[in-house]
Amino acid sequence: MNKPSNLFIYGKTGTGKTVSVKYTTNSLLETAFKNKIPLKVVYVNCKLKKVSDTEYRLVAQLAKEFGKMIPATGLPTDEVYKIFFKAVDSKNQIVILILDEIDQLAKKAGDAILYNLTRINEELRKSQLSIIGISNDLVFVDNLDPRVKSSLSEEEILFPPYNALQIQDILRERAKLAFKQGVLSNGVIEKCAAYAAREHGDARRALELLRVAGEIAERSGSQKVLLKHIDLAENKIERERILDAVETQPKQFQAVLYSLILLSKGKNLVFYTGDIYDVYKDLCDKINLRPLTQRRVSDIIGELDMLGIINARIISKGRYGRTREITLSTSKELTQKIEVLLKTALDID
DNA sequence: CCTCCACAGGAAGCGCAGGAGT
DNA sequence: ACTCCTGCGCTTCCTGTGGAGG
Repeated sequence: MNKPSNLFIYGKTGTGKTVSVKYTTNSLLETAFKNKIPLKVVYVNCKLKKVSDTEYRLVAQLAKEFGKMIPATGLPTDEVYKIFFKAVDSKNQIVILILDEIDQLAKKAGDAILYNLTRINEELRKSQLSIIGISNDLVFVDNLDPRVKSSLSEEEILFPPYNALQIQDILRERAKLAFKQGVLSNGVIEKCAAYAAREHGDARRALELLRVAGEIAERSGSQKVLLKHIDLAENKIERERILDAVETQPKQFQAVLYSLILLSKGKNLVFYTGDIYDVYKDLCDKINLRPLTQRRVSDIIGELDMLGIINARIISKGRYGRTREITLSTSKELTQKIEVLLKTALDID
């Protein structure tokens, strides 16, 4: 029983990394089962908030996969490590640990975790542990602690992004199963692929786009999926993403966003952090919300920017200081919908 | 060339929630 | 009941800075 190498996989989103790994490990599990080799595969997505985006939660999640329940908080971290370690080493087995979106984890919680994990392997007596790291960030591995780097990337695989032609192939495969022949009008596949290729070759996006376009065509009573349905689909996907994001934000985030919407009713379209903060403070007064400091609001603006709800970029107004230049990134209709949504959420009027 | 604005954004740390052990 | 641990949102205090106006 040779110790399997650690493996590092990187490539942009939607290039099939996760699917490939899952497929491979599944067939590995089958072979192992046939030959009575004790193999366990654990898959963890490090990006999922509230599950495993900190050291404690990751290890707790891992332990959970081995049937050990760990509370969300309360234990010292090294205690959790011990529980996990014991669970792995409790019997003869090979364990494959898949850490998806590992770059997110290291960015948020530091690479000490990865070092600890790779070291566990050396201390295991009975079992063997092999780590598969999946990263969307291509340069991520270069910024790692050299010790982690050498042990984690014993083997490396790069998934290049799909180009438009490859996405077309994928879409055609899927279209055969999902659509009756001739339903897709000319150029629909090509257009979907082109959209997705522009988004760094994300095949998942392309498939979703095609699916939603199909739904829209069906609902509008069209016999065929037309090019315009793709535009509508892209619009719809984006709109729903934003509305969903807005609705699930905490109250303070919603208040900051609402302040920006209030400002945008004037004739200006571009605002600065200070403008928003002033309006925000007034708003807090009105709706009985404890105002946060400008420092915090500044972070919130940054996070709203990350969500794509607003655009914020740092500019310098020379003598008049350095600040963020902020605009709404949504269309008029969408902004109105958001406004209505926020009014209910914040209990205004 | 220097100054100085209006913030950006890093660092430390606080208070709370929630859980374990004793 | 009490101590010890963690995560999380937040405050406080701080240093850094691009470029218009002097």
